[in-house]
Amino acid sequence: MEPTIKDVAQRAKVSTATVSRVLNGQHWVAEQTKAAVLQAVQELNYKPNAVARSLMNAQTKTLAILFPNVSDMFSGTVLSGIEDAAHERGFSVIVCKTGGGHDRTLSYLQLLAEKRVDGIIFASEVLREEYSSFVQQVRIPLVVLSGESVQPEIPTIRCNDHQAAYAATSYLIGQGHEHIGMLYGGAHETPEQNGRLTGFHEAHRDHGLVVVPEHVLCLEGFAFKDGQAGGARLLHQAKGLTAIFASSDELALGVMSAAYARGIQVPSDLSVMGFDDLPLAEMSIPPLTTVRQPLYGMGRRAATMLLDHIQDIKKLEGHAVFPTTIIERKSVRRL
Amino acid sequence: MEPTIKDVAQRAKVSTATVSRVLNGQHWVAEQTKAAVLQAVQELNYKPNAVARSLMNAQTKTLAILFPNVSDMFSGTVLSGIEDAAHERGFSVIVCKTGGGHDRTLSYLQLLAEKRVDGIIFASEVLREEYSSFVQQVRIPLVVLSGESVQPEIPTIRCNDHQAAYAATSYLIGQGHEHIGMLYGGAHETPEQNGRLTGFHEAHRDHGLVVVPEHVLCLEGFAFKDGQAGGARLLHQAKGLTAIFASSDELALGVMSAAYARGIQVPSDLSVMGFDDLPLAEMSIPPLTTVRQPLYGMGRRAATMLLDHIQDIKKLEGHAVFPTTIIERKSVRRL
DNA sequence: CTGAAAGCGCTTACAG
DNA sequence: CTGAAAGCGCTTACAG
Repeated sequence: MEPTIKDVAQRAKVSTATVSRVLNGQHWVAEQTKAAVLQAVQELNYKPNAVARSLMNAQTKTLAILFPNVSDMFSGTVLSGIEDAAHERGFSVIVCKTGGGHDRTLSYLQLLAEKRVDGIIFASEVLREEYSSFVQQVRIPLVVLSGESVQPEIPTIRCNDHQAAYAATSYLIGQGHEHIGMLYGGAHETPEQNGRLTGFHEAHRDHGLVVVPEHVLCLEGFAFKDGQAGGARLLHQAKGLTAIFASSDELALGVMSAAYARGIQVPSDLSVMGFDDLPLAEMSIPPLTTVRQPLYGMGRRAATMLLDHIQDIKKLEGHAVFPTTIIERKSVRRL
Repeated sequence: MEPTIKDVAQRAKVSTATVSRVLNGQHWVAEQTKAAVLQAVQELNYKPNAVARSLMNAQTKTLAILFPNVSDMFSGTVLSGIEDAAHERGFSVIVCKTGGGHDRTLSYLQLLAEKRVDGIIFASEVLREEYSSFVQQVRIPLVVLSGESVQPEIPTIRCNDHQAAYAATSYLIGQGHEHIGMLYGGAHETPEQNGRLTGFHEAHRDHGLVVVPEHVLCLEGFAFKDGQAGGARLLHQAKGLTAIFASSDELALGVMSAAYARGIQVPSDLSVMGFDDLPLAEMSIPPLTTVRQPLYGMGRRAATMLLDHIQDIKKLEGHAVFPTTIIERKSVRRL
């Protein structure tokens, strides 16, 4: 069996209370006793049992993150930021893949509640009322990352989608494009809620351009396949397009793939612009011009907000909105 | 405060032992009492405290996975498999990003030991003697995934790299290529240990071809940047190459990017073949011909091996080697 | 500075 | 079928 604090105490000829004190290093302990304890710890190769400790101080030092999917680079980059921030403060992170499924999401929430995680980050799905009330009821701090929270009192980390799409569209228009197609994912929202779509429209309006309804397509998701299918449809039904703005990088790559399949050259025949700036944006040929969301930083921030709250440094509230930048690469041509 | 088992017992007018029994459902409990308990659970909205439970049965129902990096698709796909398998059996998974760093790896191992995780999956790094002896000493079941374990007694999940590279190279040769370059990542191993390299060589030998030393390049890592730099060097120093075999998909995309930058067309001027078959392999232009490793399945298997051991279904031992397949897409041209 | 004791929220023999 | 009691491995007032 693993040695316990009792074994250490015995060997060091002190009480378990003292061992605990030197290990947690708050109270004063005489140098001598301290040394004796440390030596016993060494000799026995004692590792404190964090679960017993958690039971006492009602803190598990673990955060959980819920993703619809975990194998795309979006999740990966966000997770990377979360993980770094958590690790710096001695926390672990549990990742949960909900598949966007209702039941699975709920079953995770139940599990996390039982495991008494100290905080939850809900990423990239709609935070249904049912979820948030569950979490509220078990009193676990919650932050929504880059998804729509229906309730304004729940802290949120995001970019200003509307503004970002406005800037991207204006950029395209500035490059001389007047016939721009749009592909957006988000079957869960109404068009008015979709900032990337409204930004697209407003930019047109402000530049005295009209959006042809057939030029914009609402897709199921944000994945490559969606972009491929959507791109093909758009290329077919909307002749005369000189550019397509896709609301994710994967979608944009899908469009490029669809164009490639029909012998349409990017950017000479068609300009393509993405959204996110995932690592794959610079791997594509031609490298993708896109809107950068600081995903790593957003992940860090989500974790930090939770951690600051847990460690009583700062109240959990407010909405962090991150700035977005246009990354010019090679997929957009100046007309 | 959250209701405890005591509150439930009181309200249902039974002992905590009984509550525990109905919640864990082993012993017989009279239907009546059972109903009363369940109702109390409902009314109080009681959620069992998993940490207290863990303390009793010395099981945390959590697995940990160590990756050097978490934002690439390799990790993402593997993680996806692990997560699914774990979730099906009621386990959670903690992910740790070591950055390949020695100290950070050790600090994670220490943390995981204290948290008493039930199993560890070590992915894609060299399992140093120091790590494995640490883990052995704290008696946490360990599986190495797709990395080199120095010690044969530690269970391992992998593909047969040598055989896969042999097949890939033979495929290229079969397509009429005789001047093939090779890019491999793995500064940590000797060339003889690198199966992908030895397979490349053996295929040449068996086909009566010689490998020109300048045609093969050892890179620091497996990332896009490495491939870009390596590809550029190779294209520069090795004239007359008709194909390049890269030991990862990212590396292959890097090569394609380097080729593109010099106006070399893939596959008409140069064929490129990758390794892994990550999602991005089919997103590239042209879509990448590559060697498929069943990463998702390998992740599942790693978790399942651990879980079977933990739940006493099967002893933890042996090495699972997964089959590899060549996925023909558009980046290789028949000469 | 240090120890005895209670308690965190469960589970599990042991009786009955 | 059910309860009283001990115990899992820690931490933390409370005394001294």
